[in-house]
Amino acid sequence: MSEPRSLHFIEEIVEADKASNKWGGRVHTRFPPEPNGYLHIGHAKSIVLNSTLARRYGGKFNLRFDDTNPAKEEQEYVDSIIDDVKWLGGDFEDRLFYASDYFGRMYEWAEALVQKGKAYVCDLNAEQMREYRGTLTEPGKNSPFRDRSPAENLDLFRRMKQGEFAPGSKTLRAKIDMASGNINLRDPVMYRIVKEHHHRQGDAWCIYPSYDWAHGLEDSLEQITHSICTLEFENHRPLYDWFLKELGIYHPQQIEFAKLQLNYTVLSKRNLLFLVKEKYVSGWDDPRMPTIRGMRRRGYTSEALRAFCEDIGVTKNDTVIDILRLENAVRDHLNATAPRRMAVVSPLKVVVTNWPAGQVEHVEVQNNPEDEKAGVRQVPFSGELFIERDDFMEDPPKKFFRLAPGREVRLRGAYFIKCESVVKDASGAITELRCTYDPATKGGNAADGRKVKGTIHWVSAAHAVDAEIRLFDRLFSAEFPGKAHEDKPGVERPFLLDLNPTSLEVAKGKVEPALAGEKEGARFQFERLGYFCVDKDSKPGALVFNRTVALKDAWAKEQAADEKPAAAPKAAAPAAPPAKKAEAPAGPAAEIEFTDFTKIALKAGKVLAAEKVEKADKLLKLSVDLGEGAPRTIVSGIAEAFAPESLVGRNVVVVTNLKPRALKGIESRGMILASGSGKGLSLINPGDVPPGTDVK
RNA sequence: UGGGGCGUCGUCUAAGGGUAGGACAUCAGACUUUGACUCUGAGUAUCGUGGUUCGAAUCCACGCGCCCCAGCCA
Repeated sequence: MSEPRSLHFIEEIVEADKASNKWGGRVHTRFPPEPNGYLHIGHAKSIVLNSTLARRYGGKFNLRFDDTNPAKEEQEYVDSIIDDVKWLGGDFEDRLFYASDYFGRMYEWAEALVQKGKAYVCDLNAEQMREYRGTLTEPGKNSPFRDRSPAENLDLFRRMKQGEFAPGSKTLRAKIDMASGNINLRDPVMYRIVKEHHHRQGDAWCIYPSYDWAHGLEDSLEQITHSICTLEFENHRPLYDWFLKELGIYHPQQIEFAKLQLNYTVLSKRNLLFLVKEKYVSGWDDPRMPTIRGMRRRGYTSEALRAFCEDIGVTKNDTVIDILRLENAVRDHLNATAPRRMAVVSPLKVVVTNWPAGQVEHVEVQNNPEDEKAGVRQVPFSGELFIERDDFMEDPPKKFFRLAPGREVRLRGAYFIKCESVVKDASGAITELRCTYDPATKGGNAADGRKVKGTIHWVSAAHAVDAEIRLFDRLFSAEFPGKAHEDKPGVERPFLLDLNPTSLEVAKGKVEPALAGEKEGARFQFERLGYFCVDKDSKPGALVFNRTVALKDAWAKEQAADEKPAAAPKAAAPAAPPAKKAEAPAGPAAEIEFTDFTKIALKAGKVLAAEKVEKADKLLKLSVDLGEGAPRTIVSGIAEAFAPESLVGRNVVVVTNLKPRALKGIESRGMILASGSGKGLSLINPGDVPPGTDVK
């Protein structure tokens, strides 16, 4: 649609090299992961960069495991990485390599440097070495072992390899310059003694090469032309070059680019590992994780990921990409390719009172308006339907286009219906809508040409299939997780404080029957809701769908905008929502945004019963009388502060106009107001007033 | 008081002496049997100060700001 994208700086280097025939016209790149964790979206950028460079310039791309540290590496990671790289379209053909396969040659080269007087065995321990290294502003001192003869060094180095010395007692170091301004050049370690089992080499080695020593050799052996790495290795390039030059061997060019950073997530292996180990997520493939595995399970396509990686560009600028760009990339691809279906996440029953009893009709609906070839399907229609709760309002604002008492809407592909009456239960909750349909609107067009403002989705009650629908949201509610809590005393992992308490909501929905037999990985657009895929937990008769990403929602945006000015006059906030939370981090409290406070309805309530919630040590399930006829069930994260018995009979303040929310499978209809946090929590007391009293 | 790198709309990213362009986001509108998609329009940017030049985001000088480096991790 626009002009061809201009070249990024690495492509310019490659083109210049091709033009000058620097590498004999070859382009050969590689992706060199350490198998110590799962791949994440940041790795995707590197994989896409390296592999497309090779493809675009007629070159080759290698996958190489940089497995030089047996203490951290595992076969499980190797397997997952291979699978993810392939899935992303990184085509390494038969070029799957392991640094550990080069250990023999690396060792020989090390001996050569020893003999040349460019490397020596050092007996300093880690702490001493640190002292000798100096600081950023002061030069280091030469090791007392720096001047050992080549013969002595060779002997000691061989004995290191034999396993004669204890781990940590000796290292082989390059003899460069202890006074260099670049600390990496202050006699860096080439080999350390490690007595651990290696996932491929077993116990064959007890000395292992360091990254700086090994990496250039690996690239050299594989005849890599452009060795692309991230910015933090820029300081290491002089060392990369030094080793290859001293050895006089094939010498690739190292080029550094800025790694991907994304807001509203964490991308460090350390933090991701922690989330998995401590069960904040269900595993590496939790759909909320920024891992390739997680995103795959969530329903992201590899095309979308590649498009995203291409779209964000390649530079040396240290930047943070807005996660909206990622979400945009999937929507883009799925909009073009995903078949449409109808599904109701939060069902509200509609009885069509003038529909002939027992009659079932099939209406024809397009599978994908973006793709004629996707064809059409027949969807059953009957006198009892489910529509989305959000698509009905008893007392709607002017701009609400959907169903309301006396209003008419179109049921997508079927008929116009008009809401005649609303049925409620004893507590005042809406249980059913009674509507009439207009037989002259079959297919969605009125014979008399009248228009309706809204079209909503629906399923036929008798034909709908139950499904668990997992609604994922961002894992973190702060743009830079942990940033606001960095200096708080006693906070070990600040990013945990920004975990989004509603990153997973599980809905019991109703989906159209065409979805019944779908298998893991199948992707759809649920009309007006978003893109969904069948989860691996899905079984015949027990469908499970993951929401990949919601559709853009102008109505939701408008509502949010309407609420803002009230509390935040200076809404000059940056692009992303600030998501400022109220001060109570426990449980549902964190769900309310500061800006919403002018709209919440507070009522006094009396606790009738309280009990602990299984498998949730912070949650209590309360039954609260709010003067509504029937008590409400409210789940509250106050178990650490209050024993259940102590709450019975107590007066509390309840936020009553929240969307019901499932917590550990219990639907919570409201929120108890508390202040403080953790065990220092105290409940707000409305005073001695009858349940149902408004609280100001 | 060390070494290395980077500064262009809100966010990414082009332009490498000659009209500061694009994408995402935002706002306004059109279209709509998805408040989606699509389309139209709008606003907002060259870190600062000097200098060279007819002309500087681009070249020079001096500042300023941010990132990385003191693992026997990668």
